[in-house]
Amino acid sequence: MKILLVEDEVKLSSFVRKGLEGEGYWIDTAFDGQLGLSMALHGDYDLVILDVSLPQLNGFDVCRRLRAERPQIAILMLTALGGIAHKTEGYDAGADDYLVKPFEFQELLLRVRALYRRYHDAGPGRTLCVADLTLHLTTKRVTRAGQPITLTAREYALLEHLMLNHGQVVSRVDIAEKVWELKFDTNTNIIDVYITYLRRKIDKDFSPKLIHTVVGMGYVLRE
Amino acid sequence: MKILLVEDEVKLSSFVRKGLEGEGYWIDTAFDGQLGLSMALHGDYDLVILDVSLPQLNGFDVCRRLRAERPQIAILMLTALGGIAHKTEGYDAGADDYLVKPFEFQELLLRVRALYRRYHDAGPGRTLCVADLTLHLTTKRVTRAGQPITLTAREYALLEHLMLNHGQVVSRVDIAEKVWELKFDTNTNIIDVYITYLRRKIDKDFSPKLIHTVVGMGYVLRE
DNA sequence: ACCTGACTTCAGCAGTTTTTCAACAGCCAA
DNA sequence: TTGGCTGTTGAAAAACTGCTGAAGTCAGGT
Repeated sequence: MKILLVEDEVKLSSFVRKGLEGEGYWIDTAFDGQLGLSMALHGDYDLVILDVSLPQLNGFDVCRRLRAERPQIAILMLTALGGIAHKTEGYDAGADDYLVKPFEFQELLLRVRALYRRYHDAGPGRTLCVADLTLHLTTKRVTRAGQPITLTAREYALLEHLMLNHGQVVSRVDIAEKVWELKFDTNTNIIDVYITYLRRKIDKDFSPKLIHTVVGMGYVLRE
Repeated sequence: MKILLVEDEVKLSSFVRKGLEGEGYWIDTAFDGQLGLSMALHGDYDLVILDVSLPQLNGFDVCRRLRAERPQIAILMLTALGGIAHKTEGYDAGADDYLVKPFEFQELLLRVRALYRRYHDAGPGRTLCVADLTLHLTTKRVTRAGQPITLTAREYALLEHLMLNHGQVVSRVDIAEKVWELKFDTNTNIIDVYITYLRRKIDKDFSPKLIHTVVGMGYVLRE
């Protein structure tokens, strides 16, 4: 799990960094909001720990902009301000959790683990559901209407990506990047082919159909 | 959103119930762990708010068993025990969030909303509205008077641009640049054609008309 | 090392939808 | 009436998508 820590207090930053590294997490740090946002957008982080009061760009603004562009990154806000009003602003900006300074390191660790679990899963097993289609992130098992469905690695990766963004139109470029790690256009129709495969396994014998084409835009998974 | 509240203190239970009902949530209540678990397994709940100390079966056990059988239900634990050790047990049992008593109602509401968001929509979908016309930026869904409207990619791009500037006159040159990425005049009437298409889908069967021509200047979207 | 079967990728065609063009009709003001 | 602007329409062109068969790749078993 890759974590980005955006915190301008050097002492606290290094304390948190050491603690989390000791737990086996991979940490990068930024000391102002501008840099933090830019790193968060370009690096491939699972979690961003974000102080509210930052130079350049405050934590709420970073959070909002980050959330708008990277809905999948978990965001944990840190603040000295413990009032409900501030927490509300934090959650409204799209934070997933909120920790008031000063905090015990164990408390932070707890929340980091909980967020990790919520997003990636470990422990009890997070399941994504769309209609009667379910996908277990840990066991990588997929069922439709209770019947198990076997998918190949690519098929699974594609379906997982669609389910993580269910309801939203996912563009081919996005799929190419996230599922195939293609960074430029290779003039391939591999995505169409895999959509065909998924449809054959997931939609063919069931109803309603869940994979929809949005011509000129991409695909959506929804009822 | 359907919520199950499992709490044996009648006063607290009724306080939470009233508060959440006032916010538009649908609430059922149970007063012991056994009943709570059974209701959670058989009812179709999105969220279970679970006190830790319960008669019959304690909250941690309910949580573990519920998590094992209904991985997709969000679980929020309530407890009087604020220590780290207890929180850890809660999270390890599979809770998604943990709230220590006594708490302010606003705080609870905040967490309920955050959990709802986490489970139901990936990311904060911004919605643009003009009169009874709505456009969801993330899902790219458009409705007029509640009826879904299907648009092609170009039609959508044009409407999005108009809605982002609703109330303002948008010139053809501007549309050509932003929607078609034409940087010079190509002597085409493509914009007029697409305005016709949009009118056919958005204004034809509805009233009031929303797309207006401003002769010599461009188009406006407004009531 | 070789074989085998499963998975992945490529290339091309057919069918459909979208986009564009161009001609014409309508409106209004000079 | 004329000229400038806009609205509408049908048809052609272009783009997009679905699907298939074949080729390429890889890992595991023999």
